[in-house]
Amino acid sequence: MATISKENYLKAIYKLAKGNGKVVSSSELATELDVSKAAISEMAKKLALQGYINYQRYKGIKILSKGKKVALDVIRKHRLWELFLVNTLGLSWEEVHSEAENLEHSTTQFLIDKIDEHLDFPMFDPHGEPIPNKNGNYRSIINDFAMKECEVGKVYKISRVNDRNKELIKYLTQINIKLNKKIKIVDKLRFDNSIIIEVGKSSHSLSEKLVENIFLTKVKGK
Amino acid sequence: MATISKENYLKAIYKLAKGNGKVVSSSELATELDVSKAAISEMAKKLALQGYINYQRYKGIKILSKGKKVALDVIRKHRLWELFLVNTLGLSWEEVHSEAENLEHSTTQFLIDKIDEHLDFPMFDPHGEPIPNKNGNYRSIINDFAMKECEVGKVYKISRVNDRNKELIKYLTQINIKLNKKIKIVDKLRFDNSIIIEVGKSSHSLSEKLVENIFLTKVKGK
DNA sequence: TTATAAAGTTAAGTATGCTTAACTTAGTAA
DNA sequence: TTACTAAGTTAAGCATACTTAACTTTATAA
Repeated sequence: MATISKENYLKAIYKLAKGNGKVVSSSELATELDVSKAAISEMAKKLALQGYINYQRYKGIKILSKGKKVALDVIRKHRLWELFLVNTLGLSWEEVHSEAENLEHSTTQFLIDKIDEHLDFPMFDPHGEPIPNKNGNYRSIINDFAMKECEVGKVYKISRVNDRNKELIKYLTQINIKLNKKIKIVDKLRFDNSIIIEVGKSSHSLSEKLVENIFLTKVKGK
Repeated sequence: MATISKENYLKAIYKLAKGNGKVVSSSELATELDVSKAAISEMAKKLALQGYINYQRYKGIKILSKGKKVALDVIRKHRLWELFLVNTLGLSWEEVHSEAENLEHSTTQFLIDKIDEHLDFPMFDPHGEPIPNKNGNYRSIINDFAMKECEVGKVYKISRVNDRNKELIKYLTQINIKLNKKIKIVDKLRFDNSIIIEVGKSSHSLSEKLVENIFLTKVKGK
């Protein structure tokens, strides 16, 4: 079995490869995991030896099906825990990421399947991320795009939010933005890449950093 | 913060000392944790250095208040998880020990307090073990005794069962024994230390090994 | 009192997973 | 084509937590 560290490496590699077979560099992985590049080289050798990834010195990392399986398993656990903590224990959506980050490595297949069943096999976690099923297949196709691609004057739905930034999510809650909430794009400012939106009757300016963490879907006929 | 390993050492020391200041030997601790005696000597030095225990070479281990605090915290997490898994997810009482054994080390103070609240501050876990509160105080006095102390002809209530033996608990369920169930002692056999009991209309023979894992309370007027 | 067995410790070695420092390779700008 | 910089690797070292083997201490029975 993969250790906690290996699970985190594979999760990060999978994330950086964006689900497809993209090659991941040592540098970006080091940044993602907040470890030295030396640690990456070392771990890459081990993961390759154990058949989780393809790795050639100076050529980057490609995840293999064995590694993908582990990554999706951990992602599944993470997202089911997040939803469970929100739905069953009433935690708020900004509180659950860090808790799930711990629990995902301490949960058996048996237990996570029980949680999945308890939640009635949900499709999305509290931040709009799709939840893989038992076999590592996503239960839905995400058809959203980065907020910076939006057009002024149009109305969109918030489909997904990056769960890693607690402060960001807290702020969104404060200005009354939830998942699936409709927002209108009032303006896009070129000089700082901020976006002015309208939510209900109030308008807000979202900084570039904020915008980078938000994803939208189109609303029919708008 | 204490590592997972240290948490397990302190939990085991606390358990073997039976909650009081009893000195724990390296051998019994090694047996309990299933590691070599050498590992105990090494770890004892570190735990002593960090103020969790009192340790003098060849003289055994005494837990200190700092260590007791960690032990009770882990025990609290373990027992609350057990009850939560039974009550909320519907796992059976023999399934929860091993799950809780993992989760207890991956749970923040914040989360366990939420679980405690969700369960309405319970007094006992599914095996009859008392649950420490936030401050490490037990919420009830356990007034039970080992089953081998029982008297023939009397009626008792099952108050507590060792959660570590899955097979044992499964068997008890099979013969319709639950927590708080009344049983009558029919006979105690000297040659193998087994005990014959009556549950409802059927009678069963419990082996010595089984008996060692069961605790009873007196039933008024019987 | 002493021999001896049981209990406990130390030392050396292993595996994991990290660090910094020194070095190598790859890619790019002049 | 070279010189330089960024990216990546290796080597040495550290902390944790374990092992086995050799040794020491303690307790006890003759």
